[in-house]
Amino acid sequence: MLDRKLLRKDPQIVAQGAIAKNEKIDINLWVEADATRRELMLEIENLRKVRNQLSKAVSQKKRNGENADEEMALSRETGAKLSSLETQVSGIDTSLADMEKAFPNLPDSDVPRGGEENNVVLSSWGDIPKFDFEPKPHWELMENVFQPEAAGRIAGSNFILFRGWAAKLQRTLISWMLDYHTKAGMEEIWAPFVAKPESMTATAQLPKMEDDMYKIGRDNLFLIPTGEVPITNLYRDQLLDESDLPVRLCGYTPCFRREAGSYGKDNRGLNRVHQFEKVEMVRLEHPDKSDAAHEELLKHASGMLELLGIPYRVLLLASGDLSFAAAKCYDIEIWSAGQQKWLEVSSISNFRDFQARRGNMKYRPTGGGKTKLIHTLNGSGLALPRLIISLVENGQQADGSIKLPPAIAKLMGTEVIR
RNA sequence: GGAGAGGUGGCCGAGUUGGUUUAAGGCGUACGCCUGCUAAGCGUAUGUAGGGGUAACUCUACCGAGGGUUCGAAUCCCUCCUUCUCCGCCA
Repeated sequence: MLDRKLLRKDPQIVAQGAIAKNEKIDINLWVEADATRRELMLEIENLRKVRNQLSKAVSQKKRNGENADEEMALSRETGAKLSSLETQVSGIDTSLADMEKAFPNLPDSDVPRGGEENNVVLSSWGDIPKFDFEPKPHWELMENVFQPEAAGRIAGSNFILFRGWAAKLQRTLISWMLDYHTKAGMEEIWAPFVAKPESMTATAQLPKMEDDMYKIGRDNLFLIPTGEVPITNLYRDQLLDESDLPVRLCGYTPCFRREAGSYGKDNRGLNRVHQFEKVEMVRLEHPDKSDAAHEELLKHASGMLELLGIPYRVLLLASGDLSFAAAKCYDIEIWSAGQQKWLEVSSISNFRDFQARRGNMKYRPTGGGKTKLIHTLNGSGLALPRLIISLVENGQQADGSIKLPPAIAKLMGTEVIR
């Protein structure tokens, strides 16, 4: 959520930010409701004051054995007026809260405006591999170990079933990536793969993304669409000391996405599926240091690709391509030799205090003083299916075998998969 | 799933025959004092959010969440969430 003070002071900035993100909001509705609410609250607080005084008087008279009927009658009258006003206010409160939850975070000023076409390629690394034969897509190279028909029989279309070396490769990569993060000082987290609505609201998957998530209605739970949800919510409603910052976490989770309406668009093979595995990095940071942390996460994530020898490029997303909660986001894309295109394998975002305000995540400054909202950031490190696509397609050889990068070959026990 | 016991300010913890507790006390923290060394002691301050005032200040709400009873609710009633103990079931 955004700061109410900002909404009152500069509603137009909020409205422009929403437009830049292609979100439709009616800021004027909010401004009016907020003004009405404050008027009513003034009245309510005065009435409460009167009632408090009357109650005190009743209390004293009764203790002295005096009659307090008059005060009690007055208080009853005050209470009646109060309850009608309070009903009005609680209605306004609900609609204010609903509106605020639907206001997107504002893009940073250095984020290019416009849609996807205005994303900026900031850098790239590695050489795009060349072949003296026609490179195949992964679904051909993995015919025996990636079986979508089997997954379809079990769970429906667009799920993954790996067997043999593909299953092992995925497990190995998860473990290798987690080790890479923990060696850099992150704490590994194993968290629930379901979350309740409050958690989904804190990280801002709700209300906007509800239709894209799997819901377990009977228990009022959602399957997590990303590890960001449980790992960030580890600190929901928590007060940290300034000296606890930064908090650096990582963890493996599956990610469940309904991908409603996305059929037919780049979804062949492993490109887009309903359940994929991901290692996620989460960071809670001091507000003054979140920009530096954002750069650091980007460098850290792309470092993995350099160890694996996978060519990648870094995009700075334009405002219209930013997620609801992000203020700024870098995407890392890796090269898919079999499909001759870039695949998004990591999204690294700074949410500033947007999630912290929703989830009540604060710190107490060293030396005392008012508690302040922390900044949250996260980034994939990395998403498995597309990483596997790239390893397999970029490492393919003329005979259909796949050469593994040394770091992974050691763990897999072979340099070449045949 | 069944039975029982809890959920109070950063932490611990009083307060349940409803009314000077509109939250005692302790710890922690901050500042100061004292003391010949980062020990002990003393003093003062210290929850969150919102409103009003130039300001000293003041008002209101919040005792897991939401409803209810009442002139008045941390305290009584209901629903839900959550933690613990025992039983049942189960990998």
